[in-house]
Amino acid sequence: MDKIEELLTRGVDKIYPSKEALEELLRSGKKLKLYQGFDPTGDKLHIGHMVGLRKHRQWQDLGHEVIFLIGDGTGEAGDPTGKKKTREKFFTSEELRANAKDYLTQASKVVRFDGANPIKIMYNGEWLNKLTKTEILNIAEHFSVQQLIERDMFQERLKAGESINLREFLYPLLQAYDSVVLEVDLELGGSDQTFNMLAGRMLARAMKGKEKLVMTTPLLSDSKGVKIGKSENNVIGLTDQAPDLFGKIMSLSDDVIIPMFEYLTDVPMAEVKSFNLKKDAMSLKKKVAHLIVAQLHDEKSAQEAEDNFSNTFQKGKIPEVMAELGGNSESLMDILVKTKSLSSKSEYRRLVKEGAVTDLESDEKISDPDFIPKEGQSFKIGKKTFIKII
RNA sequence: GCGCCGAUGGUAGAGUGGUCAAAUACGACACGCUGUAAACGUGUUGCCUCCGGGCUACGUAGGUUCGAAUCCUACUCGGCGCACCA
Repeated sequence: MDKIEELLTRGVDKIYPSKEALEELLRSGKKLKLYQGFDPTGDKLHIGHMVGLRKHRQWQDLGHEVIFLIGDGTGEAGDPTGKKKTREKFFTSEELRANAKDYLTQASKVVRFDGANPIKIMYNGEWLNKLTKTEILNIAEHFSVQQLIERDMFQERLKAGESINLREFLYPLLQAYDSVVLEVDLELGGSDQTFNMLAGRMLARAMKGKEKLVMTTPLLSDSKGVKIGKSENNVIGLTDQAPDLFGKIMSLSDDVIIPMFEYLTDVPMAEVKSFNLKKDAMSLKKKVAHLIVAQLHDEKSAQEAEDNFSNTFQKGKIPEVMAELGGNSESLMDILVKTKSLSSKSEYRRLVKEGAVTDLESDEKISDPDFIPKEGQSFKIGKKTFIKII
């Protein structure tokens, strides 16, 4: 499989209008200009974003002109994609700008903003915030209500009597206009963005006579269709600490092991196909976790994280590194609540009652809620949290 | 503008004067079994507690009542319908 074939197939969901069309373009040696937009709505970039960012990186490494577009303009409109209800909170341009900075730091774990052929950073607020009434109307002219309302999500809302706010309804127009301004040859995005991206394809042709292709990347989700990496309490952030990252990946469903190999590592596809998931699920998952951590940190951290994982969770040893909390002969309950390790005393009482708090030295469960720990003692709370009193 | 309807815990969604910190489901957490997977079982899931109980919560502000998530008034937000086409 050569680089172009890999670019076109690995970690790719669909290509519009067709894979062949794009392949022909690439084989001709033409350097393309492409972009992917990210609305900085505050959520951290997570492992799901990594699929697209890696694709970004591939394009970059092949010498194409790649733009990382910060959607501070589109973000204000509020992307309705995947939303069952009208968004209640819309972001202000100030909030969006502030979030954008974090995005770049996080994205830089995967893509290069410096060196040879660096990725360009642009902000669509630059042009979207300056649109005049006439320009907006000229854009709107190219869309019909029927086209926009056709989307499943809107149909569902209509059926359910949920509102469709005009503000979010217009979102695709703004995103589409990015393609017009940037005059890109291709847009890259998650498969959930297909509609918005195709709106851009249509608009670029209508307003500029430009043929913009679209490449979508698959969403990382398990067999139940639950998206991986951003469930509320367990966001797998790109900037998470190595041991944490490793652990979170290990707790993912087996269903995503193979997809992770395909989308998030460079292990040759032939090898990925030879994996026996049933037999080696555990070791494969460790391997993929290791490879991902190594990308986001480095090989050494990945090895340490893996060792730490094996020792702690497989051999039952006490982990070498754990959160250190200061206590001045206060009760364990007070220390944990004070340091925000737990959200309330009630929660701690519950955990004690459930036998979830263990003294690591004696390996005995704490049963007295008012227990006062000594300096140097360490404890396990629940399955995953380890703390040491200093 | 007029009319009708709605607003409940992380989510969905019951509850229409006391037995309501609020059914149920999902989610989350813990324990057990395990591979920090899945499936399954059990329990927990507002805050504080001297474990007796106390406090705060059902859009916001008032009111009625011994007692309100439940009734009344005003307000805010939202949905639907009518008004145009006739």
